[in-house]
Amino acid sequence: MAPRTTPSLDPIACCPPVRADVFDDAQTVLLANSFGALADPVRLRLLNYIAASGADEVCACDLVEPSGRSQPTVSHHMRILVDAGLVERDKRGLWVWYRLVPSRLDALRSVLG
Amino acid sequence: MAPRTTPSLDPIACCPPVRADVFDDAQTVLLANSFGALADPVRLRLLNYIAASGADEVCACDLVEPSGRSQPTVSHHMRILVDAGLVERDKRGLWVWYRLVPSRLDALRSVLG
DNA sequence: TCAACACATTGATAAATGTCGATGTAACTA
DNA sequence: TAGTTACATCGACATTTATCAATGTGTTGA
Repeated sequence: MAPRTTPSLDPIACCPPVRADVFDDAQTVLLANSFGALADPVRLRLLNYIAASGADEVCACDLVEPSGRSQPTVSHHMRILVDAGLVERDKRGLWVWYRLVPSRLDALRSVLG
Repeated sequence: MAPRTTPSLDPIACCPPVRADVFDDAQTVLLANSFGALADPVRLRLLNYIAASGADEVCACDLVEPSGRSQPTVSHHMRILVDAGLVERDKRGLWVWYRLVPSRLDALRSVLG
């Protein structure tokens, strides 16, 4: 016997999380990639460190020590964050400065609500 | 010469994303794990499918075909979503019903803003 | 009691990921 | 021009992950 299958739509249902509309394939892969950028403790700490700095830019040289990882590893993680569009990189002279991209973070947030 | 290091805090700075307060280690690992549950296209589709169904519960038997994956693979992904606390499992008779956990999704959302 | 069904678990495998030491590259400085 | 510095890239390795076929488990109904 078949189960009571997916109940009929409630036309008044309001704003269920993870979006009521259906994602297309490209959108889904892109979103998964963005969340993947957040799916590592080191990267979350890096993002959090930038956000908590109170500044809108943080020098790469200030990220290595608090992350507890080697310089190449931090560079690797920052590249993933930049590629995901969550962070912008700005090289000035010898130093690289990173800043958050609030619009991208907002976009991800809106997917969850 | 040292770079102009992280600028001084702006006391009026309002609501930077990724939380202005600093995460502790356990919190960070937990968050990374939760985002990891969202970091796969198949799982995003599964979540999206439940959300877009308009119902608050969806039968596991209705998830296999639209996911394009085998039954064991869907079971595996749903387990990851349940373990992350994003979805609740309810077995009734032969069938398993899944529903979203909005509070957990809200919690993740709040981390991004 | 037993067959059928829905879902979970296991075992295996290929692919992706995090990590670091070594090295490369570009920019400043003397 | 040569040396130094900041960051990126490479190569290697161990770990994790996604996937499916085969099998296990528990529930229903005859």
